[in-house]
Amino acid sequence: MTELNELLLQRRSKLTQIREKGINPYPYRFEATHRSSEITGNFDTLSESKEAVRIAGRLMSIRGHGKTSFAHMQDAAGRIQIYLRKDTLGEEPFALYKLLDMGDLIGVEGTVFRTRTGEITVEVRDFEVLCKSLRPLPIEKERVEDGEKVTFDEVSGKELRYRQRYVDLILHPEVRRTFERRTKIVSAIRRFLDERNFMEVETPILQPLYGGASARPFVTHHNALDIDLYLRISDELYLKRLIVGGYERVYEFCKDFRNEGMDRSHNPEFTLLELYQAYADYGDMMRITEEMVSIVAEEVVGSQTVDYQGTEIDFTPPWKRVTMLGAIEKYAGVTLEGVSEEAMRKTCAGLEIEVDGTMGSGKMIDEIFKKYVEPHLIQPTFVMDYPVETAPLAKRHRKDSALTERFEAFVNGSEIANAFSELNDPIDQRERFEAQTQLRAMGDEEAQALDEDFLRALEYGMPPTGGLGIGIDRLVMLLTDAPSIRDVLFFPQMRPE
RNA sequence: GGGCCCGUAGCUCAGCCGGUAGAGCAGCGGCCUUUUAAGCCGUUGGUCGAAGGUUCGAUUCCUUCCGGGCUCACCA
Repeated sequence: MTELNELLLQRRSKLTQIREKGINPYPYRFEATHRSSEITGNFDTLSESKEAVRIAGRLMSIRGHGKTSFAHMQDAAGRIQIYLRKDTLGEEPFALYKLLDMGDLIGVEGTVFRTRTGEITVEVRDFEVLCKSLRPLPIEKERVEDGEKVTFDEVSGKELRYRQRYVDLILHPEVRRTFERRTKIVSAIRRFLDERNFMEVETPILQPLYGGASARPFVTHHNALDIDLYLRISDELYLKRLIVGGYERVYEFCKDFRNEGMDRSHNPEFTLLELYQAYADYGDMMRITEEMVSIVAEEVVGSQTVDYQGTEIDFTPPWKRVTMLGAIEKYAGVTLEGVSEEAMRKTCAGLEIEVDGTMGSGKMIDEIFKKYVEPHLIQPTFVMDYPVETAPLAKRHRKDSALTERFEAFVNGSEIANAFSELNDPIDQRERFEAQTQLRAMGDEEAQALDEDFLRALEYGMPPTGGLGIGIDRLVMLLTDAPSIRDVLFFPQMRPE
């Protein structure tokens, strides 16, 4: 497996030859004067002044012509062609150049000109090896046909692209742009919240109890304390403790870990933005959600309307608001308000939804919703007022105590946000936890654990609070037109090779 | 976990109804001082994902396993 094939041996042999010339193939630094885009952008001045430019980058193509050669270098800003001549370079440097391969990192110095075919090019008068590459880069070629860029032999295998993201990034500028956009989205959100006096905080990733969501956790062990700890599935209970402590607006970009299946929209570790605002309710959270997402889209994409996999999605506020039961009535054609659990079982049977004995009415409503409503929620939609048993941390609805003031925002049939008027009645909270404990005793591994310290905090008094979670990965998918969560994570989880 | 599809050279792929493998690019050698999928001539390179089975003979057929993709289920 570690045996070197011919190509790797050839590169190592070239490495030796470079060393034999007394040249260090892994030197320490290089001072560039320009990035590739700055050369193409300032062509007129640079070509007139004949001023020397220095650029560093990776060799991405080489076309030798005997005593001359053309090549392309790639840096973070783009690509630029370089031109080398034996007569201007000299015998020895030209011989060194012959030992270079695609993928090598070099630094060049030269002057800027335009070739016969019109391409802006650096005529190299001196160059240095900055790093010899010992592994052949997959070769992709492209040509412009009728103004369209046609790529040949494109590395299309997802596996190589996910496992060796570095290769994917070297080869595909559009992949680099996706991740640059991800960073811009996060920055824009941070700016949005900071401007509104939210404070960014950090809370524990290793938690003695996992809470704030319904999911199975990853378990780890702390040796010194000799206790099991959980990688957080949410930071909700910690951020609320901070609200109790007197901070009125906090947020965290929270890396969460859930020990569940993986698919196009699920990775075991993912990023959730959670924010909490004192003296606010879920209505305020709806407004902040639609405002934030539309502003971010405008800043990052340049429009509040984006194309996602062929579907036009319009984030312009206000978003549609429907109640959960209202949406079910509309799309499933059944009325569930005030319906007994028994009657609901019959309804489910009629709707071809499998029901087992452990499912309460909340769970059944959820199932009907998933099957009949979610697929219709393409344009941004707030679904409000979930049954109390599905939201143990949300405050009861001010008009109907069987419901909670909870909403989820759906876009393109998938959830991107979840928010409540937070439950701050410590007695009700304890009862809800106890109901969860019963579910757990019945075998529901995802039921939430009773957190005494959190209850203690609530007993000191938490102001009325609105809380919001936004799935950052899914938002990035929407704003980068990415079909899979793996396309917006640098290093998605894979089975070990 | 179920279904469908895929795994052949560094990369992209071909290989029919079984007879132990081909192309382009890359590499290597040669020619070439404005090319751009550079070109021309020559050439190296493969445990055909792994293990079993059927067969005189398996890249090809069958089984299992490994890895991947899509999809359904599960899952906030």
